[in-house]
Order: sequence, then structure tokens, then C-alpha cells
Amino acid sequence: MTEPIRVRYAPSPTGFPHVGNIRTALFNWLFARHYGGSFIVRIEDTDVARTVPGAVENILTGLRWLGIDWDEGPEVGGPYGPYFQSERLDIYKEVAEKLVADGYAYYCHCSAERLADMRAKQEAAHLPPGYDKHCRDLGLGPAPGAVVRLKVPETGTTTFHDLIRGDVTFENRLLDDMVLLKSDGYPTYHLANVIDDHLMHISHVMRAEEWIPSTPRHIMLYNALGFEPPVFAHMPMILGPDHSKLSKRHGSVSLLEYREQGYLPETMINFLSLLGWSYDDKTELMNVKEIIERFTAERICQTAAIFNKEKLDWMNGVYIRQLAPNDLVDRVMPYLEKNLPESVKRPIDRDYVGKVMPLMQERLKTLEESAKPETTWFFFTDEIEYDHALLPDKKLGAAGTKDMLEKVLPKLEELSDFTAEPLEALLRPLAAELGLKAGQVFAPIRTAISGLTATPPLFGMMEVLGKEKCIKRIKDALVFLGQL
RNA sequence: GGCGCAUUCGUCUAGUGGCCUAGGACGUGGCCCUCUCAAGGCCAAGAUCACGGGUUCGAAUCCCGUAUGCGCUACCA
Repeated sequence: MTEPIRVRYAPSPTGFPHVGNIRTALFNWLFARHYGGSFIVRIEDTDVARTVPGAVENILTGLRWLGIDWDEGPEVGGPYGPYFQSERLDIYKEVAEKLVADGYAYYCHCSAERLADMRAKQEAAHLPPGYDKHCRDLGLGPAPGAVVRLKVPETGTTTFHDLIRGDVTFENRLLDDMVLLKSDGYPTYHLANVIDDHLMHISHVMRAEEWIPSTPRHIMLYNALGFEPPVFAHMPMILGPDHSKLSKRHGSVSLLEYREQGYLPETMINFLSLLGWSYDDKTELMNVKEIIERFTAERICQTAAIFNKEKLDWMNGVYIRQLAPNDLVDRVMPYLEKNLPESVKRPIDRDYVGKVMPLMQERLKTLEESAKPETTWFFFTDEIEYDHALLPDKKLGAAGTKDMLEKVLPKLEELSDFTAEPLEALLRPLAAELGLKAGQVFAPIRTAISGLTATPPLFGMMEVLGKEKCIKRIKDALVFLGQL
């Protein structure tokens, strides 16, 4: 390879940034960064009807969130722009006309009705679907409503070499005369893609596996135009748990949804990089820098991968635990602002969050979990609501538990240094003194002050909540125990 | 239907002719640690390498069939 490495991510702005699609962007970017090449973003907005407003911004937001930067493309420009295909219409039209003039393509005047009719007949006769070449040799010129079609050779085969799959061969006669230029003046994907990849000096086309069947026609286009084809690498698809193409019904598919749910960008990079690529037989946890260093096309697999949510959760937990305490607080703040009950004063007290989070860090799978009713609300609210039946220790019963708490309460009130160590030094011997197991004392206190049965360690929790709140909540619990 | 791609534990994967009685990770089960929950440590179950033929002294690895899955078959990308 003497040519500089130039790869591109060419999304169509027809929706949200799908994780499968983003994985493709990631692989292209990793490839470019590994080999010191260029990564280009090109917006393929050639389907006017399906283009959705805001989609470009969402895609770019997703890329930025992951830290995937582009050397050329929207916002940054570059020497081969514009990078929106809708701004390059003249180029495609000119090339399409040249293709017609050179005998590689032709104008087709067939109406949508005729095409529909043709397809219906083909289907009824169990014939392979495809354009019947009605206009192929009519020598038609441009006209309103006309399209330009590629004149596909009727004999022979077309073979291309795929970096991941080896040689792939197609029989030309099975390929129909696809549309190159639509009647609205926009190019189809095929035309625009080939022209732009050439004009933008793309060296490697790395795209999803679903493009394999159209590649031979792209090769024909390159040949007709006298362009040198790039290297092709078709990447495995990402599937849902039921082995079908990953889609909404499998759950979250937009990268931005994962951000909302509290997955870290470093998790997404690591996890997505492992969907269809591996470094070796052992290494799974890698930061971006390491992945870039190790990413080669040779290690991209050929098999489709199923998106494994459980593993994602595990990995996110690992990355959350690795965060510096202060960093965790920064990242968790937006979730707390958004999800803590309204009764909690805004802005949320950052210093206080800084005390809570060390207790939560090794328990979080996502950042969003830092602000759930069943995890942390009790740290922030004045009052807590919970099922009081959870209060009593099973053996002691309501009365016994009440009795125990009444003995504990004054000792807590007497304690001047209400921090974890003194608390433990007080409560543990006290339990023994009362002839109880530590858990029998700790559990009711835990429930009384948090309303929960599963929490971070009791003493740290009490320290963070503070003496006043703990005492108050235990007193409230005593009232409830009396009522049980 | 046609064409194409693929096929190793439930899942992600390692493996490119002998290192494989197939390795790691997630998940699952058990044990340990332990005030609960996590985290962590240890152990276990889990793949006749889709199936059937070859080639070879020897195949998960090479070849050929079959099956299955997925993709494509638009004036969508």
C-alpha cells in the first residue's frame, strides 16, 4: 500500500445513531488511527423522503461523545468537500451523463406503474425479480421523470477481493440494471458512493456485510469510470438475541440511549470494539489507546455477533469502578439533577454527592443507577417512605426489635463522633452485650435509616447521613414498630 | 425462488495441520470473605469444533457436498 490510508464513515441521516452503524464508524476510525491515516465523515443524504431533521446532529453528537474525531467532514471541512452529498448533485449528474455518453448507462423512461406491473408479473411467474431492460437499447434521452440506469454486462462474472472474506464472485447476468440517478435529480447510494470514494481518495471501504451483494456493481462503475477501486472489507453484522438484525424491539439501539442510561463512552468503545474484533485469547479490557495500537483488519472476524447486554453491564461496572472519585461525581451529577425527587433542593449539593458516591461506586452498573429510588434517594430526601414490615428482625419480632432499638438509640445520641469507626466500635460490642448477632442489630438500623434492605455498608452510610437524620429515622421506626 | 456470506460452550471470542483430552471472558451454580447488597478470591457445569464425505501419518484448522442461519434481490441506504 503506497497510497495514504483514507477511510470514511458515510451515514445516511435517516434516524438515530444505531449502535451497529456506530460500530462501523468505530472500526473505520480505529483503522485510520492505527495506521496513521485519515478518517472522513461524509453525510449521504440522498434520500430526500427518508431524511430526518436533526439526524446529522445526533450522529455527530454520538461520535463526539465516544471521542471519535474526524479529519474531514461536517463542521471541519477538508480539501475534498463538500461532505454532504446533497451539495454535490452537479457532480453526480455530470458523471451520470458521461456514463450515458460512453455507453455504460442509459436513460429509462419506465413509469412507476409499469415497474410495479412488471414486478407483479415476475412474481406470478416465479421469475427472479429485476428490471426487464425495457429501455436499455432504446437510446432514450433525458426527460422529466426519467432515471439513469447502469448497463450491466449480460455475460461473464465479476470478482472482487474482500480483505475479510477473500475473493467473492458474482454472475453478471444475475445483476439487473440498477438506477444510478433518480428522477428527482439525486443519485442513488451506488453512484454517489463510488464517485465520492474516488474523489475523496478513499483507500479502504469498510462497511457492513449487507453491502456485499452490491459490490460487484460498484466494481462495474469503477471500471466504467476508469477509477481504481479501493480495497473492500465487509464487516460482520450485529444481531439481536434472536439472531435477527439488531433493531428497536431488542431494546435500546441508539448510541444516545446508552448515554442516557449511564453507560460510559469508554465502555461503549471497548465493548463495541469487541463485537467482531479481538486482540487475542485473553485481553478484553482495553482503553482506546490500547485498542488503536492493536487494531488491525486481519483480526476482524467473519461471523455476525450478537449484542450481549449482560456483558455490557459488567464492563460498564468495571469502568465505573476504575473512575477517580471526583470524576465519578462529575459524571453522576446530571443523572441526580434529572432523577432525584423534586423535593430535593436544586442544584444538588456536589460536596454531599462526593460523600455518597464512594459508598456507591462498586455497586453501580450504570450512572443512571446512582439516582434510583431503590439505591440512593434516601441519602438526599428528608423523609423516607418504605414498607415497615421490613423493619423487624425475624427472630426478635416487632416487639423485640423495638426493644433493641430503644436500647441502641440513647447510645447513638450520646456518641459525639458520629463517624464510621466509632459507630462500629459502639454497635458491634453492643450487639454482643445484648446477646444478639451483629446482623440482628445492624439490619433493623439499616432499614430504619434507608428504608432498604440492601445498601452500602451501614456505618459509612450513617456517617454520610449524619447523626440528626439517623436518630430521627430510628425514632420514626420505633413508632412504626409499636404499630406493627 | 435466485444469488451471496457465515457456521467453535447460552453469548462474545482464541485457534491458520501436531502445543486442543479446544483456552479466556460474560452469564449460571457452589464455596470463601462478609452487617445486607456489591466488589473480590476459588471451584464447577457448559462445545462429540453444524452434519456427512474426503486429503493427510495426523484436521476445529485444507477440499467437496448437505443442512441451518443471516443478508441482498427498491427511483432505501
